[in-house]
Amino acid sequence: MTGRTQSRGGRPTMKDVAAHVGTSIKSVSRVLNGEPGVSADTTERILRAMADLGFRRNDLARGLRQSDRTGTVGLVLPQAATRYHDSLVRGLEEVARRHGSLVLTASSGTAAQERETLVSLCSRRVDGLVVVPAGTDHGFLQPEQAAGVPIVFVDRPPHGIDADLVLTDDAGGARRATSHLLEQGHRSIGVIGADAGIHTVAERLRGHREGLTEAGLAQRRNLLRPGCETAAQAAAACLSLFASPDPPTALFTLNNQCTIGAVRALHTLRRARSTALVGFDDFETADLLDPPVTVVAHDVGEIGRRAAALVFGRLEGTITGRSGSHVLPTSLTERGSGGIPPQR
Amino acid sequence: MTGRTQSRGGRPTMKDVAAHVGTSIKSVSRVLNGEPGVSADTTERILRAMADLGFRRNDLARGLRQSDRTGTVGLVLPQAATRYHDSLVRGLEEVARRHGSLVLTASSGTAAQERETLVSLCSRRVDGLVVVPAGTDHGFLQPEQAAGVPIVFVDRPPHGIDADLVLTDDAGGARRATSHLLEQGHRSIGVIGADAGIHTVAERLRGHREGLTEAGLAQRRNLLRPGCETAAQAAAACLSLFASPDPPTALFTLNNQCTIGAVRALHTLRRARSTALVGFDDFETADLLDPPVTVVAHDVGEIGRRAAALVFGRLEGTITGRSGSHVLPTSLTERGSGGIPPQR
DNA sequence: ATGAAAGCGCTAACAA
DNA sequence: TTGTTAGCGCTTTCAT
Repeated sequence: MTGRTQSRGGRPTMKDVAAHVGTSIKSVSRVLNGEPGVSADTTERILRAMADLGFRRNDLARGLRQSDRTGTVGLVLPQAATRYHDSLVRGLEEVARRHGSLVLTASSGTAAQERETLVSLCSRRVDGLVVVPAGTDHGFLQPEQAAGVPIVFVDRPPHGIDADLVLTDDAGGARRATSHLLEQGHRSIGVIGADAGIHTVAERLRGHREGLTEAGLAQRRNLLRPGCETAAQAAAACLSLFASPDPPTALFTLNNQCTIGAVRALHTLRRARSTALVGFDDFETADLLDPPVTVVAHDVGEIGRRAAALVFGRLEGTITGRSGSHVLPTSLTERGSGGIPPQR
Repeated sequence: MTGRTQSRGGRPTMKDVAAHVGTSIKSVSRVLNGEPGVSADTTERILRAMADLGFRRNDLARGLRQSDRTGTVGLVLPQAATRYHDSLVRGLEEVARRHGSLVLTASSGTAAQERETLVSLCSRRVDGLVVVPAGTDHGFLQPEQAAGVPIVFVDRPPHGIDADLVLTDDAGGARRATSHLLEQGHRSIGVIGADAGIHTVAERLRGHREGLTEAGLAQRRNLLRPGCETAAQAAAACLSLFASPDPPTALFTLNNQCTIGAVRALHTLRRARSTALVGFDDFETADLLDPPVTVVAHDVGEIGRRAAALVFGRLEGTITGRSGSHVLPTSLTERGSGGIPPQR
């Protein structure tokens, strides 16, 4: 007689614990949830049995019964952006932890993978969802929203669903970057960025155009290099810009991968010191490059905290009513590369 | 009459779908799981009802019944290391996706948070677990392991439990880095790293000592700067090394945060071009710094794939028997900073 | 202070 | 082809 009642290979259940102690399953439940009505002696023996058996409550079953909360929030990120989202994860976790919730991060990638991931998380009954959209339609999330799962989109607006939104002032930041370059006297600014179909990219391009217009200039198509998804593609785009008969005297790169690619190309061309550069998004070694890179920075951790605040606000009823958008500001961090004057 | 049977605020269940169609819940289940034995007509109507109602199967309940698999693998990372673990996540996900599993990433931080996170994931019945340990004791995971949850530790060995392990050849890489510097004629190598209590750090220090010993040198205490957890601390440590009466002619930094901090300090001291430097861990802009930074690199994606292979191998019974360790190789990526000769 | 019974949403086993 | 019953591990009544 070992006293072990648990089934083969499986894990001990409350029933096993109860049997082990010789009490009812309800007493075990009471101890587990800190409810009153169990004698000190019984409590003690139950706790001991749980430790001996290596009991761990099955939260799936628990959640099944008290069908309100699972204590988890899902975060879905497109693979591409992972690096940049470190701080976002941290910001979100910081708030979630205070609310006793666990953040489960999963990645999307393609639109299909995103949908699969989101549905999986919903099937696992996360209490809330924070999504950096990868796909183009999110209408399939309507049932969850209707069932009371708060969904917050970050970075770009969703389609097919009306939900809370945390954005960055992409256009404003881009306008600022552009003006900065124009102030140094540049009249020919090359732009390197990802696919213009992406909301952030479109907004940054729009801001850039606004900056040009303000100075009485027009956007020139041959200075535009969209569609760069990797640093390598950005580097190639940069080389092609300078291979043209009328190369730019300055560059504006629309995310940090593009910035890094451009710097790499400029080094190859030995033009790093003579070409002005402003990049959108800060990155860790921006101050160590030669010359140090001026960037449009934004507080990604704050985005995470705001998204979390929205999720838990809705969950706890502090926030009610229609969904809204929150736009967070950017700032220009001048480090040198943006201050280089035009050279012929 | 709207035809809606679902309970207030809750989500539609299979029962609701069945009622809506006027069939039994079992037929709904059959359609959902692609089992045969449902007429085309009924199938059609059930599918329509599911779409109309926005039905989503409750995987918690499903998992409760067929208590074998939940289709999820937990990944727990210490916050500090997030950046470096991008590729790890990707490697793991790549394999998991092929096995139809979703990777849920959560972060640890302190030992207490790590335990909480791990227990939470276990309570949610993940099928397997990949852990980059933060705490010092993992004996509390024994019940899960006994219940058949494969657990793989990455980067450093666990204590209090015997589990599969995927490591990097830290000592070998460090020895190689050290030899490289010695070959340039350096006899005084400053070492900047994180807390020596961390396994990887200890191993890298050991490898460094071996390299020195091989050349007939001894480790000098005053050249050692452990305990640097951030780039800023590493920078300060670097400054202190060069403020000593007998400064080193070369540096060996034990992770990329330390490398970045050291480069920053060397720039401040205008010593970047005259001090040899080899860093452990590669990082994105290493080739863009001045001079380009020589590093000990390793394939982090491969670590993720190996860990995943172990988890699914155990899960599917392809791998059986006692747990084992896997040590992955490193390589020296020479970019310039390591080739600088000693200067007086 | 303690327990028995019902039920959460689903699937497995067995009818019909 | 379809439905009925039982039960996964837990919590929630409601007794005792």
